[in-house]
Amino acid sequence: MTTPDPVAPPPDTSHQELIDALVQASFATMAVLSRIAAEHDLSLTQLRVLAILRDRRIKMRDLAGYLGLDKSTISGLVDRAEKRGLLQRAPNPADGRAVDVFLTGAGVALADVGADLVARCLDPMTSRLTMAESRRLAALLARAFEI
Amino acid sequence: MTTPDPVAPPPDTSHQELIDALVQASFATMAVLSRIAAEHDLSLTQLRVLAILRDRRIKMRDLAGYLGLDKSTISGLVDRAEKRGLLQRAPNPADGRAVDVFLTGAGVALADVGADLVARCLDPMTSRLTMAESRRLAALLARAFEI
DNA sequence: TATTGTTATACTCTATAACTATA
DNA sequence: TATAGTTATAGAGTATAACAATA
Repeated sequence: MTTPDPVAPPPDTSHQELIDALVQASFATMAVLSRIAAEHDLSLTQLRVLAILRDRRIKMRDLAGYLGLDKSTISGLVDRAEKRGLLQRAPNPADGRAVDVFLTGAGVALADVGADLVARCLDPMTSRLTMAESRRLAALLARAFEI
Repeated sequence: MTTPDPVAPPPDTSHQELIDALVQASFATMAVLSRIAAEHDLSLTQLRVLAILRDRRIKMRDLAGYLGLDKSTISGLVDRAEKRGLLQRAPNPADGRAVDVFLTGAGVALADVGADLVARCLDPMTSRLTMAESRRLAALLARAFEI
């Protein structure tokens, strides 16, 4: 098998060190977020919903877009969160087919607690860096991920 | 409400920019990994199992430890992967209670494909950086997360 | 016709509790 | 007694397909 692969070239392995670090750091970050969510009887997805709706009123369809999930999944997520009193549905005034979702007071309060906890629980990681390093890391991540 | 909170001090907000970047980059990375897994009819957890077992034969209990999941969850995960022919169980020679798990040939092959795909699919992010920046980002992540 | 959302269905993921077998 | 693993159970997350209402 000395002929080159005609379909796809071999992957560039020069960034392998970064890829491993990104994957490991991401899993560690997700573990922190999942633990915070679980401590408040939320799934990671529900915590994301709170974060997304924290300062927005959006359509179900757009919530599905932000989360990258099917609309039927959103119906279930919103059902459960609504039953818990964290958010509400309301008809979209401009489109008779669409349904808006937005946080209740309790939802906003929980979203605030969550954001605060995320900052606290990631502090062991962030505080290992100087402020200059912290800014540099944030800038590199922003450039790599175009955020 | 001018009295300070007696329970916990307010979180240090100086690293907020980094926290936001970390969370967003982590979700983006997880989305890539989830898509790769889904394209091969794997869950993200199953893809992690393949990566963990790629060069190891370990006990069920240790697999639970790596994944941070309950042992009963591992039983189900291993059941399904075993049924698909990706891994095997075998008695642990040193402990009559323990069960080892290890990849089959098909499991190793799929783990290799997965690792290759992860590198390819994160290439849009990594290739936005110079090699010097890539090394610097990897080093900063490694230091923050102690990996 | 296309889009938005819901519902029914099926499967996976996950934890808790109860159990067996071994240390 | 403590540990390793399985099973039963229950609930959440997820997608697909079929459907109703609106654009």
